[in-house]
Amino acid sequence: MATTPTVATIVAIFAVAEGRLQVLLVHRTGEPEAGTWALPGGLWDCNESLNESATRKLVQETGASDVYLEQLFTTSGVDPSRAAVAVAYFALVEASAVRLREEEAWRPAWYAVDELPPLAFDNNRLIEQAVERIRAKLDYTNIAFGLMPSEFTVRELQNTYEAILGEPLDRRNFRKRMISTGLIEATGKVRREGAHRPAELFRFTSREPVFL
Amino acid sequence: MATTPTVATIVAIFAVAEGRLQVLLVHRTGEPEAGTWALPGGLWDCNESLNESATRKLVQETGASDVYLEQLFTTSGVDPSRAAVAVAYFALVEASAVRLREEEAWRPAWYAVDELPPLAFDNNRLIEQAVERIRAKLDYTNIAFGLMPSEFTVRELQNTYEAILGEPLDRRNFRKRMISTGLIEATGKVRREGAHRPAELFRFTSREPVFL
DNA sequence: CCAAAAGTGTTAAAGCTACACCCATGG
DNA sequence: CCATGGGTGTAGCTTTAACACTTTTGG
Repeated sequence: MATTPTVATIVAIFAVAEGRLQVLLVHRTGEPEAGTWALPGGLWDCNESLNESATRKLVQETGASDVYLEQLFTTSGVDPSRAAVAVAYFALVEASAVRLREEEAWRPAWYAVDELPPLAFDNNRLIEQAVERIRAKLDYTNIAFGLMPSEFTVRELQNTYEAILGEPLDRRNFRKRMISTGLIEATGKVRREGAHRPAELFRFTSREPVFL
Repeated sequence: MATTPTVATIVAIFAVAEGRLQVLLVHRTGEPEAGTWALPGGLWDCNESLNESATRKLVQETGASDVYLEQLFTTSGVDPSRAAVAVAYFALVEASAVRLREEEAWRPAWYAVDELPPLAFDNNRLIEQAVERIRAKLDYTNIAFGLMPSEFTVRELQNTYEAILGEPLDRRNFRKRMISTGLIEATGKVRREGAHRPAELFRFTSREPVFL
């Protein structure tokens, strides 16, 4: 092995669309593992912090801002031909605010996390661990704010939770908990749509990470 | 900055002694920050995985085996003179099984986590975050097995918990929870000491990490 | 007036907290 | 027999889970 290691950042970018939790994949053009799907990432250029590097990757791919970004873990030896360290992150973005790059040769695309193709390196395992962490944190943090627009109905928020957890929740208990924890608050506005009672609009009381 | 980054591993090694949670510090002899206290660590030599590197550091300092070791996070730019990445770990060891290196110039020593001197780099913050994580995980994992001998009384285990949490716990509720979660089980043996009823000895049902 | 989604309260079960007395031993 | 720490059960409270009807609107 070389004695000058390379450092890369990898970002697993998640969004909820079509009622399912999806992750952004790109088609690798360079070696190694050219031709397979993988998580977006690249070499750290040493002129920015690791967090900045991950944020930059995220913005490049999605154009998203006001996003939840968290470090997952760091692995070594992903690439057997040289000494390498990969710092993995995950991010939660609002699907409707994303504009994928279309001009790129590596065609970014969303994949539902429960129907992934075999990915480069250990990216499948990485995504599994990220999903596990997101599910756990849904319970006791406001992590979901990254996935939602600034105003939303309780039903829309519940749909997001159900997509991530993969199981239905009770509407009454869900509303009660969300409001009583203080994570969300009513805006006073309503949204009329369709032939039924209008829904109240809510917002997160904080768009900074909060723990309960 | 240089374009060939260095990668270091840092290990915060914890033990409970004298009823308090302690962390192992070494006295830095080299630049930068020579003369200050810091967490043990060193450059990654690219011929082992990061986990192996951290484990090796741990064994060098303590001689401990059968230890709980977990990655905390990775930071960049700890050392302003060159591009650097530091991968931080924490470990929980049994105080009585540790033999500190005495011949070394940098004199390793235990410090109670609530009475730390100012440390090199951002080591104070790192330790704070490690302690936070350990406290949280005490509740829903068997993480404490790393701190205990293979057999112990319920009271000894409770003393360890109280040292980490920094608050007293109810004896009856503690015993009930520990046994009912299945994390510990009676060995059938007792320990006689002093003029009172002998204490039953317990062991962890698993010495691999378990989540509840 | 009908269909469709929004909004709301109560009850039972489980889990957690607080608390006081008897037990086994060594001296 | 006495001092010391070890071991045990219960009652109140809080939290969670399950569940059905009324409201508001558009067509």
